[in-house]
Amino acid sequence: MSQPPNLAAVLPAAAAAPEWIARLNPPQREAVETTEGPVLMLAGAGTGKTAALTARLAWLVQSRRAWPSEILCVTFTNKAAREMRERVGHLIGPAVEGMPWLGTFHAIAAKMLRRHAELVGLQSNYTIIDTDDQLRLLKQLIVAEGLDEKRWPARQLAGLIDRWKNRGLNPGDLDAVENELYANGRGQQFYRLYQDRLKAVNACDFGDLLLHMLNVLRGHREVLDHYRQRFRYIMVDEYQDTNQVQYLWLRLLAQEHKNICVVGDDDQSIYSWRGAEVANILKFEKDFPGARVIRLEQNYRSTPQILAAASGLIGENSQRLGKTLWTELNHGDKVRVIGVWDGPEEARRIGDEIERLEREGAYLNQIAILVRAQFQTRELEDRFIQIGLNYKIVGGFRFYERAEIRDALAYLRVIAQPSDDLAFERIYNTPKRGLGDKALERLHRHARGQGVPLLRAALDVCDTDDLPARARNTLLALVRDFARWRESAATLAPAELVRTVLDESGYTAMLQAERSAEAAGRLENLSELARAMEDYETLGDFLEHVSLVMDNEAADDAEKVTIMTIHAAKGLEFDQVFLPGWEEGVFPSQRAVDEGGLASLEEERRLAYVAITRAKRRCTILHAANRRIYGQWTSSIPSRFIAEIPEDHVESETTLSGGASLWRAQWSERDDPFAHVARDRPDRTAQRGPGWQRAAAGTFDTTPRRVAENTRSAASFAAKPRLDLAVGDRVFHEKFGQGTIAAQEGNKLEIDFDAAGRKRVIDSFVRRAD
DNA sequence: GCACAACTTCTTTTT
DNA sequence: GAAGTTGTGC
Repeated sequence: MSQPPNLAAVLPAAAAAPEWIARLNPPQREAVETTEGPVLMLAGAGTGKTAALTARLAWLVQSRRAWPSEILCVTFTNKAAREMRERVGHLIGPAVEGMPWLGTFHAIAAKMLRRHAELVGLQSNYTIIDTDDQLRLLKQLIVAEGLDEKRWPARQLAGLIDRWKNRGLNPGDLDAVENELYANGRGQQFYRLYQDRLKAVNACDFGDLLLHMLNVLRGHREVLDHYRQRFRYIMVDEYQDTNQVQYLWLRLLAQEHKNICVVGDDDQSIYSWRGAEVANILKFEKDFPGARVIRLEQNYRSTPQILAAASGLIGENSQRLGKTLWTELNHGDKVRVIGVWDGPEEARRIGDEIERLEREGAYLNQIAILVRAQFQTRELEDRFIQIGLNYKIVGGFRFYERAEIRDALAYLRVIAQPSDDLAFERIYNTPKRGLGDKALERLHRHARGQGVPLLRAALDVCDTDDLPARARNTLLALVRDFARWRESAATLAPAELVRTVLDESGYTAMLQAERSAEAAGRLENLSELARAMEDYETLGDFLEHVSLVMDNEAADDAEKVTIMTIHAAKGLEFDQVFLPGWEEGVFPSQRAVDEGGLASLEEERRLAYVAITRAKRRCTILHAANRRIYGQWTSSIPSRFIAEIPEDHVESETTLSGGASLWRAQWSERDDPFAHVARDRPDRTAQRGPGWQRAAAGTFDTTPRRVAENTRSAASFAAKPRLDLAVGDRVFHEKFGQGTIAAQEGNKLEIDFDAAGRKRVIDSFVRRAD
């Protein structure tokens, strides 16, 4: 809906404060009513900061201090933006529907940059590339410059560039130290190469959205002035998670009216790895002199037990502003800590608990399992499928990150933007058309020589005899296909277009030919994509949406348990929260302990704090003595965070009979296929007790024990044939099942498998069938 | 150019 | 344990 011509006409009289302000507690009300000047809202977990922020936004509009289009309101996630839009709508009706500047930093930056693209050397229809494209591009550059990709991984370079961008640094701004960080002093060179390449294909990455826009604001006074005047009020949610560029942005924009209100909680700063600087919130008062500081400390979410547990834990951190949360809620249950034998038992236990809760009448929607890292979801998922428990995994493999979806999008991107070389490369041989590296190399050479995009180069090369006739024909057909689809795009709805393209390109046929369950799923995803596209008028609209809003939250009202990472859970709440994997090495993560020093350990602790404070009524922490990590059994000790929760608010239990004293591993060689490894190395044997006692005593050795190492070195030994096998013997192979040996040559066997046919296999992968 | 098997490496966390 | 990379044989 477009903005109403006269706001006053559609809003109720603005005289008295509405009842939704009267309902707030005093500090909240103060935050809402202090509309002028800088405001810092320090809001602890569960203190109703979203309610305050929403009310403030609504009040600004309703009291006619500003038009919706004059308020810049930045949230951390798309979800939060959606929610706020909705809630403001509830308060003051549809007048806000036009709020154009409510969104994430990235979404807002992208929108601005469309208008000013030419100022940074882009066209306004630039593409936003994802990490996949980014890595491919960097890899190309690295290889082209003759660097060893193993020694200087693209990932590392991507990480560095990201960090620089988060800090607002352009290639020219790097100092010698930064420059040294990649390929012996070639950091700057590669950063610059990458930026040039992006411009050449009219694209930018996530970091660019903010950095380019910062460059525009810095370098073009008239643009800066325009936005400064426009944004009479600025509001920022999750301020503790803003990074340097975002900070610089805000500082520039807020200078005119100085009506900036930021909300945050230093104890919930968990994104420093993405460049977030807690310092931003700590120095707000310095940046904006005369700022009103308002503390929200009444917690409406959790029981006193949960609150006390979380507060005690976070109290171990040294770097914090400090605050005292309190609540009027009733006592509640202590935080439960459950020790189990291994990962699968942990999953089983959680499943059992949830089933019990369900029988007691709990809503599955009010139960969440929060994990430190994605890989932990797997065991839970396995178990829940087995017992038929409804669950959903939030985050994780996101819809738009699936290969088939990316392929489809790549087709669409080339149609929308023929100079999108990255997209073209992705699909020019998918489905297989017999075009390989050789042909691509030719195209690249021509493209570089002539300064044209690959698609154009393809057309040109087809006029020469640079390529074999076969490749030429396929290539020409592909180029023509794109020309045709491009024409259709003008008339066809996006959803229709994608169906046409998938059919005509042979992509659908490729999947149909595969006839596997997986392929069927992919086809299903592609129709889902087409369905999602029906909401968009133009291809451009859709592509913009996809690159900025990677989540595809299908409206699903079914009762489900939620599984997600703690990061993803920030800002959410649940009656029942399960926190598995509280072991040294998992949580806190090994990386954090090894690399980041105290700062990074404290961030882990804040993460633990966020996790516990998601719980409204009950919080259950679990830790396992043994877990498979990277496919290897590893034994571990309980997380130090468990010991840091004040004893009075915890009740512990272990499922091992005999309690904690029996925690020492009691493997037999039958249970433990790697026992011989330990036996051969006495030093390891000593380490095999997971150290429950050490943990209890508070002395932590934080290195998880590798129970087994070198388990698959067999194949790399000398190629002597195995004497226990001969032609005609029946054998078993993990992947191919039963078979008969047809030939033996050194350590290589040729085997006729009953199900899989004839294969060549290394003998160490095979055992005698009985 | 492609398919297949073996080998290597790896995991935080997200816009 | 999976995904990606390398090496080999058609």
